[in-house]
Amino acid sequence: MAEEIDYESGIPPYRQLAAILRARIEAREIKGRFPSERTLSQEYGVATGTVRKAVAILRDEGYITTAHGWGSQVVAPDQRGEG
Amino acid sequence: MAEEIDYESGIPPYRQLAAILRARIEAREIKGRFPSERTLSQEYGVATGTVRKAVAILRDEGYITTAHGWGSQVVAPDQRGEG
DNA sequence: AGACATTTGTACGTATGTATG
DNA sequence: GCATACATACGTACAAATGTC
Repeated sequence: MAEEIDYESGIPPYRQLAAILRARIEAREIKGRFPSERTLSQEYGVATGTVRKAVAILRDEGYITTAHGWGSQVVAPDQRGEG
Repeated sequence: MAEEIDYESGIPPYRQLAAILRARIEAREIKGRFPSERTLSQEYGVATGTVRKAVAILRDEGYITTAHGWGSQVVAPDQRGEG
């Protein structure tokens, strides 16, 4: 059961989504290839713009790398500092 | 003469396109290999993203199957419930 | 084995309209 | 008015799979 966005919390959905995905990466629940923007949009019921913002945060934090025309790849824990 | 997208109707173009294509399939006007996204995009004057959404609906409904690098195939009527 | 065209998959950037806070 | 988010749409670029030559 995946966590969901809480619209009552006051925290912007894109930040919540980033936090959820970050947790899933650190829990090794997501590894290797990262879900596509479309998939995440449908799974969490948010717009693509929101997903892109969340993904941008994780990319900025070094959790994933993104390649145009391919998608995103989860960076191995030992490649980013042994989370 | 193919139906066209009505931008005044209030119904999203991708849903209209899905409905048009669904009708063409059920009328046996389209069978075998399904037109490519590019073809449909040009034929109906919509963007590829719009076509992809419409095609995704038909795939979800079981009207067609899609293969990467090949295209889509119309599912035979007797394979989906004798429409 | 290699080159090429076709087609889908994914992402990027941008834009419009609506709704909410 | 402004910021945020949703929903939709446009066009473009690159990646990957398939089929053909």
